[in-house]
Amino acid sequence: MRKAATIRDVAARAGVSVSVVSRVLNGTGPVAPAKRVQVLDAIEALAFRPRAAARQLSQGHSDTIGLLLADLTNPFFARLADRVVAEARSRDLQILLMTTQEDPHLEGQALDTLLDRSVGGMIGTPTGHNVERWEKLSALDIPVVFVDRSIAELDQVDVVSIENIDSAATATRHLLDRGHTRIGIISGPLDTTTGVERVQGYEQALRERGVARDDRLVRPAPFRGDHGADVVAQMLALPEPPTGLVVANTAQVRVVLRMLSQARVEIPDDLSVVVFDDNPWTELIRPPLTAVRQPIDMLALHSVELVHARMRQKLPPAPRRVRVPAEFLERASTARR
Amino acid sequence: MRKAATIRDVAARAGVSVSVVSRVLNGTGPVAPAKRVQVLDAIEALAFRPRAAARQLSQGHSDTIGLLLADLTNPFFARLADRVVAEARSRDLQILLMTTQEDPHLEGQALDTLLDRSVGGMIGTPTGHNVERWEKLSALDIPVVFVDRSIAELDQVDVVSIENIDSAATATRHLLDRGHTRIGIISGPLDTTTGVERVQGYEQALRERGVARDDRLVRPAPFRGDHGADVVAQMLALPEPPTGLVVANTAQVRVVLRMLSQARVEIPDDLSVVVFDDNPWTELIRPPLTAVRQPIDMLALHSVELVHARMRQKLPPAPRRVRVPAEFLERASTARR
DNA sequence: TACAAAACTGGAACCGGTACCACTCTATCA
DNA sequence: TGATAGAGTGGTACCGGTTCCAGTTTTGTA
Repeated sequence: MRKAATIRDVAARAGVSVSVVSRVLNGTGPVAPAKRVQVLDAIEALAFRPRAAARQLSQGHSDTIGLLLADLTNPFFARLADRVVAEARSRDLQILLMTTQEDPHLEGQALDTLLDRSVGGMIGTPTGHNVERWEKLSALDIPVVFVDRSIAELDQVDVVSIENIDSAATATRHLLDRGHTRIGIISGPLDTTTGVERVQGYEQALRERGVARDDRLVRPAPFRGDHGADVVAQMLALPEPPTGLVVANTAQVRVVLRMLSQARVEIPDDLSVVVFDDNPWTELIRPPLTAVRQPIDMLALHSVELVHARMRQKLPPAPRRVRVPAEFLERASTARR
Repeated sequence: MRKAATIRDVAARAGVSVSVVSRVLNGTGPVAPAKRVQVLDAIEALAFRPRAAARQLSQGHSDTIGLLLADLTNPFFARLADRVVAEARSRDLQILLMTTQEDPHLEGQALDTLLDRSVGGMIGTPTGHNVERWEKLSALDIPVVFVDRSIAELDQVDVVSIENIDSAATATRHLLDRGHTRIGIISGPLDTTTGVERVQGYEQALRERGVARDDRLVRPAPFRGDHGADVVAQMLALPEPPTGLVVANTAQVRVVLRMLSQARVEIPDDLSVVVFDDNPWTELIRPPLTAVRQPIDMLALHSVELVHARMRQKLPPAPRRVRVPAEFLERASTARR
């Protein structure tokens, strides 16, 4: 097996210097039309492909984006990854994939690795910890975009997410409109922005209608594990159990539904349920679920677009906060009380 | 912002040569204990992290594995990606993610890119095309492992998959045992190994029981699109429609179920259904689905282990074919005829 | 026709590691 | 006591691109 051709082989074959070949490759300087053709022919003939590592070494940065997601087992993140990969390809960017499994320690390791690779940019769903390391990435001029969630302390970082407050308020109003006043909400952890904001939206809707907030009906659950199921069970065991439920923690939707099914809680007769995130399986569940659909393709599009623009320094330094509206889908899991 | 430290900075600070630092870093040669400590201290003090690109350039290969999956929207591949990422991390390998969307053209582009990046290895679910490019990777001594599916012509490539024939035979026998003789099967395209093998298993089970094969009940469907639904509809419109159905095409399970639900076909009363691949949502569907569960963690483990071993040239050249057994889960979607 | 500006070209340093090789210094053994 | 193996060390070429800069040619304009 012959060794792969290098830029010097191409230069020799085309009868020009490596500088010219490089300029043809990148369009970074003038090249006479005739020589350009010779170079292109030589590239073709030798099947030359520039080594990414060499370019990266001399330029100091790469066209690879680190994608740090919580958990690919969650269909929301899986579909997000799918779209991000597609958007990246259309911009000739590569995706280095890592997962945190919602574990700050793993997240820390992943961030270190990403630094070594001198990725050109980062898209991530932060666990909420490792603030110093995220800061360090930014300090090294590596563009970072948070998607879905963010970290409040890091207000210099770009964020792309859905309108969490509005969406939660809409979901809650939907239940209020149907006569429910005892409405439970399972949110993400309150040290994540999605957790906090969705609870805010919920509270806002209650306030609008003059319904008092009951602490026992507002419960966060971690993203990992089955804790959400326990929390719902506790709510249902209250003297005055809720008749409506908002599951605002995407990762807990499945376990909550499983628990309700096992406990023979009839939806929507015993309990009206709205879930966050609509995935292709929700419509196969009986009854089909009323859901807040997150526009995943928009989240992916904006995230990639944003890192890409920052990588090319096409954007003023001020941090961007992109908020895309989510769609509310009424199906059969919610009913008049 | 100060520039990041290089190996020469470390050498200077520790009062040694770069060779010594490199040896400390990689354990590639002897270093006096005292100097080792000095070097380690300097690394610590300067927060030095070796640049991956530089190492890759001089070594000619990288510790990055290209992961080329069909489609992250399919929970099977998403969970596979999740496990592959985890296995890779525990071996200090990185994952460069790409998707083919089942499109040979996109797959071709992705393979080209992977070549440029001089990835150290590849794990992929081939579309069945681009044979020359896969061969080229192998010819360049880049270890390739096919997972889930493979390409028959490329018999020199390692493969990790489930026991497709057995699994399909088991699923079919399960229906035969319950008195079904008109059994339909929706397989993957017949130019994929999973498609062919699962049909073989189906036929084998029929033969064992002396049931004649009816061509109209053996239908492949592409992985993309909703074609599987049409095919099932056609089967059900036959003069003698099937009473049992094996959906052996993971990607079509969802659309088939949706169609059955819309057509008000009662499962299992009108039709007993066995599906390939069990994902966390299948048990939430009414009725819970009888399924062939693919041991995704094993598929991931073996794939990564295999590329890793090949990357370190720890394996004899003969191609490995790892076949892991799949589990059969009886639930409520199949019943006696 | 003369001369400045623009287009074009190639040499070579550089990015940050790895690894080969030559050399020094001990320790061991006959 | 001298030969010798082997640990320990540093110098430096090399990997394959990019880019700066100085030098040459072409073009445009007065």
